[in-house]
Amino acid sequence: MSTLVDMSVTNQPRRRDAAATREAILTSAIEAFTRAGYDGAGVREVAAAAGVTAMLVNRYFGSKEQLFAEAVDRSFTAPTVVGADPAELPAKLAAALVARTDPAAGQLSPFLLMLRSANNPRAAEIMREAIGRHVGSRLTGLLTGPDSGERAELVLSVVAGVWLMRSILATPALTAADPGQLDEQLTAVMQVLCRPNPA
Amino acid sequence: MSTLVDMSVTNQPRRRDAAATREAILTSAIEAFTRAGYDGAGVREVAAAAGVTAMLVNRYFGSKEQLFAEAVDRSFTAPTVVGADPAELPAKLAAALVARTDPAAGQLSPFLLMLRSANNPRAAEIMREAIGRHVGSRLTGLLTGPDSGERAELVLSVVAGVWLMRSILATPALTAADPGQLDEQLTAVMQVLCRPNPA
DNA sequence: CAGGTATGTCTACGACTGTAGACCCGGATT
DNA sequence: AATCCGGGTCTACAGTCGTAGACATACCTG
Repeated sequence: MSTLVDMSVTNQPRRRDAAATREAILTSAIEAFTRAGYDGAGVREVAAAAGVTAMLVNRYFGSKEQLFAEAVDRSFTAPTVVGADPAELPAKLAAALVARTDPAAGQLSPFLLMLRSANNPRAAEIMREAIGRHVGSRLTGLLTGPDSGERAELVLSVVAGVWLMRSILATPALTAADPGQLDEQLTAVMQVLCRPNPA
Repeated sequence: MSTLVDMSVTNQPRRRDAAATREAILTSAIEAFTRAGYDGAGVREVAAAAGVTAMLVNRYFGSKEQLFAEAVDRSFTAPTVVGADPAELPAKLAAALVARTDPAAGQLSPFLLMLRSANNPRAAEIMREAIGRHVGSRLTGLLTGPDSGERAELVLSVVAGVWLMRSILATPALTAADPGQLDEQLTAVMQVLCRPNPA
């Protein structure tokens, strides 16, 4: 392997470009934080994957905490499941959830980032704010009826829980389960949470 | 504060008793791992809270990893919600979940331990085995009909997800939500997952 | 009272962490 | 071609981590 840089296919040390370098660091940070969590990912590790030194990270982002905040914000901005038709929302949510929590799937999701960083109180605070800023409001708008905010966050709870059990813990029954069965169950759950009146 | 020991009301250094000391360490470990997760809790911290030195922890448990394994096992053994009557299971699950995830509640739960340690792959492995050994089989037995294992783990998913969003992230809508409303929604969700046939 | 053993402590090591300050150098401008 | 500044690196520090090995002490047994 190359001794200095290994950020891309070419071993060229990349032309000096502040914006591009910053972007490379941020991308690398999202990957590292998603894989190892806030505490588990080191600044040196993030920097190396971006082809720079650790100090440059702090020069661009101030501190690890601020880097994390930007990484979370970017990760949560990614368009998850925003099906337009409210009637098809439960089915779309369930289908996407089953597909993306497959243990063999490519791992890169704001929910994984959340779950892997939940142990750190400061990281939890940052993520709560990011949820309120992006996902929460967006999902709440798709739900009709009273208590839409509460039900939106319950939907997020179910999504996060399934991601934990199926993708991170890799629990046996959920790992071996038939995707069609899972989809059916989860669609029913989502329908309950998306309907206007609980009665 | 005392400089040497602070494990109890008395400052007496506790009579030498291997079993009692081991128990004190294990109790302290459960508390620390539940509060800070596997990576966040240090061996010295666990030892200090038990009134011993760090090395004694390794002498009794071999390593931090083995200590964690015993702590997880003990925490998951605690009788959670095992209502006898299957018909009342959804309601009891929902009620207990709402009560115990209250942000002001006393924090000590296997689910908190799980969520706060999920970032570490080795810890995840240990917890998966513990789930299969205790909770999984117990809950599966309470469910009737086909795919009871799969549905049992989906119930665990929902519980874990709500615990994350409400207790750890302290999301605004779930924090401010009326407990009665929450109970109603979650009971409906649990009923879906506990019924024999999904259709 | 003497001794031995289980119980607990002390010191230390090597590795890793986030980050502060000094330093270097490529590349467009004048 | 000389200059200058933004983009990057190097060295280092103070701290924490898990744990290995040698050492001290309290308690039960004779």
